[in-house]
Amino acid sequence: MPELPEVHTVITDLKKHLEGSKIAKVTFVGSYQVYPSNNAFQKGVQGQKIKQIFRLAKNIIFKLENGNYIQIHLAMTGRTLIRSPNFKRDKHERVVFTLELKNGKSVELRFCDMRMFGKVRFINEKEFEELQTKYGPEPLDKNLTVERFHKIILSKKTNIKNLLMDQNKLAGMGNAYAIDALWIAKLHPETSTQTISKEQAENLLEACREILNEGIKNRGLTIDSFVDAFGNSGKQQDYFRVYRQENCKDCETEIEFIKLNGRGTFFCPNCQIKNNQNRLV
DNA sequence: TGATATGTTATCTT
DNA sequence: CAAGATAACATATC
Repeated sequence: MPELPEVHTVITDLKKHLEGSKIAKVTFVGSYQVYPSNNAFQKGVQGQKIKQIFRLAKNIIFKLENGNYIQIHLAMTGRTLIRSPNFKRDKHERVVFTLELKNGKSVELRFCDMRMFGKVRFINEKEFEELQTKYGPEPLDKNLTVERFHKIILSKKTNIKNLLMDQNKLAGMGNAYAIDALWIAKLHPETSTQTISKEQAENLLEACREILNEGIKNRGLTIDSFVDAFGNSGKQQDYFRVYRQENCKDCETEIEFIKLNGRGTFFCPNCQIKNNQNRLV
């Protein structure tokens, strides 16, 4: 379930080790298909240098020498592993990049994906620009003001948790971090966006920043599938306030679990109340 | 055995 | 028609 901190963590590793390397060869495992076609992908990327590696929302982007891009989305179970070519084969390998490092050594970048919801795509400048326009600003963007964040919240009639996870409105947050941000901001996940005040928006933006930065510091959340580029687990699962917790860290009230927009949602019924509800305790 | 997990997108509904 | 809600996707794990 890679969200912004997990993708950030992987990219830190990829950037450090693979920037400036040359893609010698790409192979596809089994009948795995990439965009626009396996053939075009190989033609477009083989022989190219990876000029830059960066993150766009939850996408990993490689900028190539020829001005085109590789877009990798991990979706839920995607992994990008840096391995020595003779390292034992990884489970669920879908695409294998053989890379020539600047020091002449050869390594593999293995895109693995158990459930195959992830994506590997070869896109041109125009497609990259189109991709960029799909995403809202990120909570960590220092240029995102409270005023703009409040406007974004009001721009969709839904519950606040759903809004936090809407990549078109706000990029980077997924289920787990949205759940914890709402606990920090003391907002019930079902709170209508239309009732959020400017002050609440300010608290929520601060909460989003706090939990995302914490996730980055802890190198991501590992429940079952996310690992960094070397196969190591993250530690953020040990620090969540309500996500997958039993009791509230503040008041010890039993955490409630509901399905909201089809996603598992945890919250403290005592600390997190809707704007039109009165506190019971 | 079947319910569960989640990001994105296609499809359905209001 | 548009906005918002929901189903579908694939599969290991409990």
